[in-house]
Amino acid sequence: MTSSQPPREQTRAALLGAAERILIESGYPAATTRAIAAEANVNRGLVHYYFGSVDNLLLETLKRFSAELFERQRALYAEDRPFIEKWRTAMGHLTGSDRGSGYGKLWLELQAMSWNRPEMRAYMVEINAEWRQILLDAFNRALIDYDVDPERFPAIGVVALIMTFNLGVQIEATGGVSDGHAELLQMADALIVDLERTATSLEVT
Amino acid sequence: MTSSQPPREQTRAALLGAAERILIESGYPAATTRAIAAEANVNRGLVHYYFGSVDNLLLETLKRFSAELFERQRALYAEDRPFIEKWRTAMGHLTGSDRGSGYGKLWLELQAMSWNRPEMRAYMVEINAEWRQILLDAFNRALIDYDVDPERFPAIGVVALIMTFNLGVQIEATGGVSDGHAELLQMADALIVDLERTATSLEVT
DNA sequence: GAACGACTCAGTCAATTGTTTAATTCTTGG
DNA sequence: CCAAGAATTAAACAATTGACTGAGTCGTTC
Repeated sequence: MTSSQPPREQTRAALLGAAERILIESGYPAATTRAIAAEANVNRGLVHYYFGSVDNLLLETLKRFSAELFERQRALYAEDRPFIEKWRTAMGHLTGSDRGSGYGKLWLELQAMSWNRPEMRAYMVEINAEWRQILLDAFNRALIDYDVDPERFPAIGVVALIMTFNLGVQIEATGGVSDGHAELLQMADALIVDLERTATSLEVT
Repeated sequence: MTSSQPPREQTRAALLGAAERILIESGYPAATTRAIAAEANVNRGLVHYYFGSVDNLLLETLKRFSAELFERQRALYAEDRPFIEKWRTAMGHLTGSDRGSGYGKLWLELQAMSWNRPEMRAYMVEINAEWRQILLDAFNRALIDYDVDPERFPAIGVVALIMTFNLGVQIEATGGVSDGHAELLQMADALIVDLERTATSLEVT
């Protein structure tokens, strides 16, 4: 509600924010022009005035949110800190309640929505590719540092494992299931710690 | 189209089958009374006659499909075959095109649908628990046979890893992404083969 | 063959949807 | 101060939705 910015940006942002909240609370079929406008305390017509259509508003929502996620991811792995710390931060985001929770739900609703919308689906593929590239760079270095056999554990396979199990954890959590999640994350953490120890001792030798 | 069974079961089955097809091809918001009835070549009113409501028809679709999946899973792990073979069969189902493909998509649509429907959501939690229990039994034995340290890799954590990465692979595949999936499955396969070899040699010793 | 119950059908209902339109208010530069 | 353009509003549009109704059909059973 910063009255400093022009009304244009203010209303646009209000609509995008409202769309996010509705996706989180009620799922994408509930994201109608009327529901979004009401949630944003804004007139119905403005949805079309600013975005042309509901579909476009939702695509814009996806773009805004993914850009945000993406930037954070990039920044995280660009930092000059031990890999284990970056890993822990990333995993913290997975279970944590960033942005007042609903984070994962929003992402999954956008994902599910894109399954049946060609334009959104194509955009999702792009996002996935960029995301995977960031992880690939990070893990390529980490796997070398940790002296992991690239034949047995190629970076691309490891990254696929990370990405898929993260997605699965989010889905299960959204569905109200979290059995074994803590143990899983603990396993991964211990594994990395071990790799680090082994690599360090080798270095000393 | 077996005309031998009574019309009741025939029409019911036709509606359930039509619902599945629509979920796979167009997503759950497209599963309307009219669309389903048309796909089943059946009158609109019959949806309510047999199922009471669309929501109930979809819940019934979930029950039928999950029971099917569930039974196959149970049968697979109950067989008396080497673990690696069971694993390969299970992973084959993941990427394979059982039931003329669309298998994974149907499951994901049902999953996404349940996120915002309390009744369906509760049922999903039950299914997940049963499913997890089957895997838990199978992996408990396998991990012992393979002499895996239960402190480092508790069965519950391993099962959570399997379930979540499987879900993630399905989602990515449904979204049109399969980068690293082959490598990931190859990694897992090789790992199990290694465990098997180590355990066997130990046994000989 | 009549009566019964299971089943099927077309038609209708209010409610909700996305979008468009025209009128109105607000803002702002000259 | 006041016109021009941007922003907002209310009203209306056709289309689609889930659900219900009552009449009709069919096979089975007395």
